[in-house]
Amino acid sequence: MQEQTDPPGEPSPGLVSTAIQAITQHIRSEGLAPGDPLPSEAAMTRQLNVSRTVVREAFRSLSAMRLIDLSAGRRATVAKLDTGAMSMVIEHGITTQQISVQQVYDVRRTIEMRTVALAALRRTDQEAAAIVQSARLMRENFKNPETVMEHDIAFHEAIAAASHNPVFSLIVTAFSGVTRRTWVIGWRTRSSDEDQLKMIKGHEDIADAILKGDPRLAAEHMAGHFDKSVKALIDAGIA
Amino acid sequence: MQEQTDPPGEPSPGLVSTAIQAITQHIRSEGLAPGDPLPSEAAMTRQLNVSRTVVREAFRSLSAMRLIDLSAGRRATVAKLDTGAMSMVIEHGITTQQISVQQVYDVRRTIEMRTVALAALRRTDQEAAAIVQSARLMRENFKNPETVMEHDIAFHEAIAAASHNPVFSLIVTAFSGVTRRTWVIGWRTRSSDEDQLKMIKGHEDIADAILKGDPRLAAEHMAGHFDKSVKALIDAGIA
DNA sequence: TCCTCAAAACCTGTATGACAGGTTGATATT
DNA sequence: AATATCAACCTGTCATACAGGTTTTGAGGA
Repeated sequence: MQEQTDPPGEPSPGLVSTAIQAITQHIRSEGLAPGDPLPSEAAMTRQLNVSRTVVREAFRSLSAMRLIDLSAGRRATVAKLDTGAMSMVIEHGITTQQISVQQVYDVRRTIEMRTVALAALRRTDQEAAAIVQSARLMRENFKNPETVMEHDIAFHEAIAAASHNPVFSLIVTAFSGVTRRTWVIGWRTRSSDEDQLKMIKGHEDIADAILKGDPRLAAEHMAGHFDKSVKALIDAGIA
Repeated sequence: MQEQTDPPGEPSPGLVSTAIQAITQHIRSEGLAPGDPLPSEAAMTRQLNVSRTVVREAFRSLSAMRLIDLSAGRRATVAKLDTGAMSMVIEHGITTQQISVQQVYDVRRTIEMRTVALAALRRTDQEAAAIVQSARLMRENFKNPETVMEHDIAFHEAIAAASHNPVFSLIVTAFSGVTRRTWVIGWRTRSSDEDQLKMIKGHEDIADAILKGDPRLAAEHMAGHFDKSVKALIDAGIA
């Protein structure tokens, strides 16, 4: 096969990259929305005049970035916005020591000062309830660090969701993986029950401010929360 | 082959995902740094007891996210932090209308208010020079929109770099693709030379503040810059 | 006519083998 | 000892095969 339809223009960055571009281009030009089906591998194979191997690797790559969803027997579909790829990139940066946990926290602080303010202004009653609920569950389970952590993460993600800007949600959620790996360290530096409950109180203050719709107060509490968290990490020797 | 070494624990999310995890796990457990080589496909094939097909698709996926670098004949290597995957995610969100340009600008504003302040505090002389240089090139080429845009983008990326937090750089750079697609729209709403030069002046003000090491002033100018940019986009009907 | 259900057609997941061409290191020649 | 050449290894791509899923279709029965 290979009847070379390629115009001898580019220095060919590999057939797979070309296929990836062709697929994303297809999504764009057809104006596909999440859930819409893509051409089958066989169709792509014919259209691009390459082997199924190449097309498959392209589909698989897009699936790894969560731009499309694959499932056996079914055609690939356009995916909803997902944080998968971003999380991987951040985690990669951390494990290869190209970025530090503290740097991530600085970015989180910057972003969440904003999400919390937006949440105070834009939250629906349901979103406010979810945020308050997460804070309450932190207190109720405060003897079980694992559970507290999960509600802590859910708390921050709920605030991001209430900002009504999915890009914020995307970024905040991408950082959750890092949080899962470092959270317990910060928790341990709060050795007494009193310290731990104080930290939970911080979350409740944030939730209250959002409930009251006071963006300035919410941002203030959030800043305090991050300052204490970062201090805890530094005390624990996380640079 | 397939001597099923798999313990019947998980519901098997597919061999490729497993392979991807094995590779990232390898990077983590071996403490690999950017540039370090990974096992060959053949080695991975033996270790995981799967076909080369599966291993290849895993490598290819990681390469698509720019976590590893592939090149013919050579073994795969751990990649430096790269914005490739994030850009793809953002672009996907835009083209599938899951996020709006304005939402991206709101995030950019939030982040760049911080990067510009950090840049004012932390920039090296060389970094300051690069920032000033970009602003100057905007003015010198102001008759050529394409060129102005590229220097504009370089300007913001240089500021992010001067923040000395690679996570900020990552995010700002990921947004550059969106900027490339919308920049000219904002430019056109500034119909007169005077308006266009005023916008360039805004960049010079930011550069000056960074040069002077005044974070508050720098942030103020950055806020003004974004407010005008967003207004221009809204005037042009970009919701 | 309409419903049910089973077979056919289509699709993806994985395995295998083959070969071209790039890269690297060892060997042999000078 | 420097260099040239070749062998071994590696990735890129292709072709084929088959095992399961999924959707479509159409035949037969209500």
